[in-house]
Amino acid sequence: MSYQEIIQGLRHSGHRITPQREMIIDVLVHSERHLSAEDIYVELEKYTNTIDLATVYRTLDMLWEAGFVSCNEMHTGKKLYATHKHGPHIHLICRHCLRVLEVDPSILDPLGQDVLNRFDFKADLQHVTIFGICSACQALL
Amino acid sequence: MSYQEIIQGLRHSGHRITPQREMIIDVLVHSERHLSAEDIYVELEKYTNTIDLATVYRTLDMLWEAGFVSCNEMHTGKKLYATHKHGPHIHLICRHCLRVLEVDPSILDPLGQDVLNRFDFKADLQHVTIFGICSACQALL
DNA sequence: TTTACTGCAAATAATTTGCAAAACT
DNA sequence: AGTTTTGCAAATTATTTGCAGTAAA
Repeated sequence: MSYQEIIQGLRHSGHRITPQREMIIDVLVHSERHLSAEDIYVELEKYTNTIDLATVYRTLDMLWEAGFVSCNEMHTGKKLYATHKHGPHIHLICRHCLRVLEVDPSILDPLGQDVLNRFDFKADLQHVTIFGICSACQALL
Repeated sequence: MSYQEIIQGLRHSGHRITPQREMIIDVLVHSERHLSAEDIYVELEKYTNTIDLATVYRTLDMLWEAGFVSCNEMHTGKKLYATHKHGPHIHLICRHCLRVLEVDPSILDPLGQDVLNRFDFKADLQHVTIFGICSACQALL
């Protein structure tokens, strides 16, 4: 989903477009990584001082609820957000070393279909998080 | 996984068995629901005053890392823990109304095999969380 | 008897909230 | 004009940590 598509989508769903929201979406769309509210705030501070951390939180929450970004909680106590633009993937997180492996999510397609058929539930399968033990840590244990 | 199996497993992996740990495991094993650290603390307070919230946190973290319980973050800002005893399932969480639907996880079996083959990653598929939009909220939006 | 675990209290870290002012539509 | 959204500051909530004492193995 591109910057323009998100802006259009927000307009369409009756949300207002503010400079703050534009900046936050811009940072998200151009990031290679998943970002926390703090990450985005720090990034924007470099260029402007006209944004507040609370606004970043409120905007991210709104974007997530409206389906424009995904949110992952990686057992670090903070939420990480990303747009869907840089390709969907599964996060495999090792519960021992906490390292994250990113994996192609096509294997989840049947699951998406299944819950749609059975429960009429539209799953976001862009960024799913799954815990487990990685290869290296299995050797240690 | 039963109470006894967890206790044995902990012994086997060199962890000490303390009354506090026994009580926490007992509460987890006998619960129908997923519990937060606070939930467990409150439950134990009814019967004893010899347990500290910090101990509950430390024990849950240890149990999770060692693979005896699963941990889910349901976008509520708190972590919820459960043993595997009352049957594995997928949490489908509606990002609009935040209601949780529990679904049979057998559809994830191929995924577990796949990541094991390709990355030697042992996934915990007992309690996976997936966000999306539920049937009722789709109608509203 | 060694080392892990606990309680206590204080600290931290992430996120939320109330409210008046500002700014979208 | 009317309603959202923002900034600010303070509050809240969940979780973590240091340390000295206690108790498993």
